[in-house]
Formats: sequence, structure tokens, C-alpha cells
Amino acid sequence: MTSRPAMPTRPLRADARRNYLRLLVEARAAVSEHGTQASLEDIARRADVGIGTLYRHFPTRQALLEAVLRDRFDTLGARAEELLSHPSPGQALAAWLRTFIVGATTYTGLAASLAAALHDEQSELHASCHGMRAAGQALFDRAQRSGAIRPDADATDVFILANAIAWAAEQVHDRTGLDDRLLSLALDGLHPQTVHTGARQSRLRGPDQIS
Amino acid sequence: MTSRPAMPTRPLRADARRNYLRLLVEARAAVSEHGTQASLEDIARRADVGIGTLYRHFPTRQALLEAVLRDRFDTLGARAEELLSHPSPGQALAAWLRTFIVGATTYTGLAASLAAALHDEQSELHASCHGMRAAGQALFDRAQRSGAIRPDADATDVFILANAIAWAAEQVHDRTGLDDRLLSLALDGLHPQTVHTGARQSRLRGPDQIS
DNA sequence: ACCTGAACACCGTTCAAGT
DNA sequence: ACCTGAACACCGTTCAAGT
Repeated sequence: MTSRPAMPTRPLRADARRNYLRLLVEARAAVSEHGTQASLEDIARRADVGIGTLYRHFPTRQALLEAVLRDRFDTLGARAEELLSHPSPGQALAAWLRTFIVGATTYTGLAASLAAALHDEQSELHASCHGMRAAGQALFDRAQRSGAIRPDADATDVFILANAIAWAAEQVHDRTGLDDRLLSLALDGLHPQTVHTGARQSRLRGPDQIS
Repeated sequence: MTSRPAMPTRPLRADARRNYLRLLVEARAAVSEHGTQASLEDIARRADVGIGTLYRHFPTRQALLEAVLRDRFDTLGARAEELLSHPSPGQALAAWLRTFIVGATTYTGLAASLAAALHDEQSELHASCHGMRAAGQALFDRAQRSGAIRPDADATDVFILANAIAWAAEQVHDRTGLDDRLLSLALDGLHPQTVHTGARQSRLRGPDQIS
């Protein structure tokens, strides 16, 4: 997982390159201040650049977000690879999920943008977070093989649930430690216990026939 | 939990009353078609009413949503009260949470609107779903007293997690049964097991000291 | 090749005029 | 008392003109 530089693929004219970097700097500031729905016009204005220039470099909001988040995804992917050598596969996965959730909570709307990207395969964000997801999946698989995670659990489900937890934590402002508590619930649900599968079936199927 | 009629508190002039009901009908249609972000202008147009009339009756989008969702909240509250007499407290809670999640998935954006309402105490939605939440809390408390839910779990956390699961299921279109699987994870996490608390502590605390 | 910003489109919200 | 819809504000997006 080599960290890609936050630069476009092709060489640029000097002024274009300068504008690109300015836009990226201001986009980071605006997104961290106003979330992923930050005003594009505002970003262009703060970068001392016409709005058309912003669109030239970043045709969609997703493209701009991708550039802003690229480092973060790479870091998370690298972290997952590091954790592959951690002695406890279960602890390693839990630690990574926690890091993921904390990261997804830093920007307002990030969890929603991630969910949208996961769903839209054409999105730049989708491609960009693929490496991170693959690394997380490897971590999950190892934990599952080691017996720390129950065999019927699915990595993508867990990824989605972690993102949902980040979303929930973002919405409710005053409940400190909410993400930790919710992640605990999710992790405990992932722990293999014969009683779980049994309980789950009876709890879900049984009561539907009541009313 | 008596079902309140979908009508304003004070008597209205005949034309006002007719407009109110028309708006409500079209709001239901628009919300079920386009989600909670449905265009207000479109709703007014379809109700053959000026946009100002919509604002007169429903000063905010939340107020309109509240009127649309009132029945649903009341039904969910009543269902929770029914389930209080179900022989298995744990199964009863699981069934109710499942019903809640299915309901929260029917409209695009409903989970997000609920989360926003939960956070904003001034919102009309906040007041409106209070009865439902109270009934759910009673169901939760009974399950916890019976030992089906571990003692350190919090009802509001579970409510928030269920809503987050509904949100996640709404985002990802093609994963059928996602909400069921995620709810299973959450429910299994709620099951009391000494190994859980221990595992949770070590999983969350341990790996943070790695890097 | 790239930049600029006026112009267009769209939507939410308010309020003066009308019945 | 209530309704109407023009007017205002705001923002995203495009594109003809300019360098």
C-alpha cells in the first residue's frame, strides 16, 4: 500500500498545478469545517479561483472528496496491513474497526459519502477506498480463521455496520462514547457462541407470528 | 396510546381544512415516492394549492413530516404495549426492533430524519415520536429485568443502533436481508455473557497500544 | 491549455396584495 | 382568516469569451 501523492495523473501547466493544490488545501479546510456538503463556490472563492476551474479539476463533488480523503484511505489500509502481524487476530480487527470509526466521525457527512460511494461503483471514492477495504477484509479473514469471529459473519456486513455506527455517532452530539458502546455491541455479536445462533433464530423468527 | 387524527388542533375554515387534507395526501404520496427530501413546491402544486398555503399549515419540513408519520409512530407505540404481554421478554423486544427497522426503511431518508429529530428537542418529530420511544423503553426494561438483555446495555443506545441499521440498509440497495443480519449481530451483542464484557474490554483497550 | 465569471436552472422561503 | 404567487436568496453547473 504505497501512499499516492495528492496530485493528478498527468503533468500540468504551472498555473494549473498551483490552482489544483490551492483548491485541495481549501477543500480540506472547508470539508473539515462544514462537512462533505461544504459549498463548492465557497471553496473556489477561498482558493482565489473561478468556480469553473474547480469543475475543471474536479468534475464532481465525489472527485474532490476523493482527493481530500485519499491519504486517509491509504493510511487506514496500511494500518490494516500492519495489524496483520499482531499476535491476536481478534484484537487486531477490533482495533482497526475502532480506528475506522473514529476516522469516519471526523468529517460531518463522511459516513454518508462512504455509504453512497460503496453503492455507486462508478464513483471515484469507490475505487479509492478499495485498497483500504481489501486490507480490512484480510484482517477480518484472519480473525475468522483464528476462531475469534464466528464463521457465518460477513466482512462487508461488518464494514457497513461500522460505517453505520460512525453515522449514528455523528448525528447525536451529546452522547459521549456512543461509538465505543455501539462498537462493543457489534463486536460482542461477532464473537462465536453457539447460544448466539440459536438465540438469534428464535428471537427473530418466533415473535413474527404473534400479532 | 390512542391514535390521534391527522388534523390540526383548532377548528378551521372549510377551505383551509380541505387544503390541509389535500396537502397531507400529496405529502404522503411525495414522501413515499421521493423520500423525506421530497420537493415542497411539488407537493403544493400536486395539491392545487399555493406554496404559501403549505407554509401556513406546515411551517417547517419537520412539521409536515410529523403529520405524515404520526400514524406510524402511534402504531409502533401500540405494538410495543401489546408485546409487553408476550411471554418471552427477549423475543418481544427483538420482534419490536425488527418492526421498527422495517418501518424506518420504507421511506428514503426516514432514518436520517429520525436521527435529526432525536437530536433536536425543538423539532415536532421529536415530540411526536416520544410516545413510541417510551413504549419501546418499557419493552426494553422488561427484557433487561428478565435477564434477556445484559445489565449494562442502554435502551437509547439500542434505539440509536437500530436506527443506524435502518439507515445502512437504506443506503445499500442490493444486499437483501442486510437489516436482518445486522440486527442479529446487535441482538447477539446484547445477550448477557460474561465472556462478552471481558472480551470487549481487552479487544478495545489492548490493541490501541500497539502502533 | 487553462481560466473566468456571467448566465441558467432549481429550490426553499417570505410577504404584500387579494378574497 | 386564509390564499396566492411574485420576489428574493442561495447554490450548483455550464459555457462562451478571454488569456
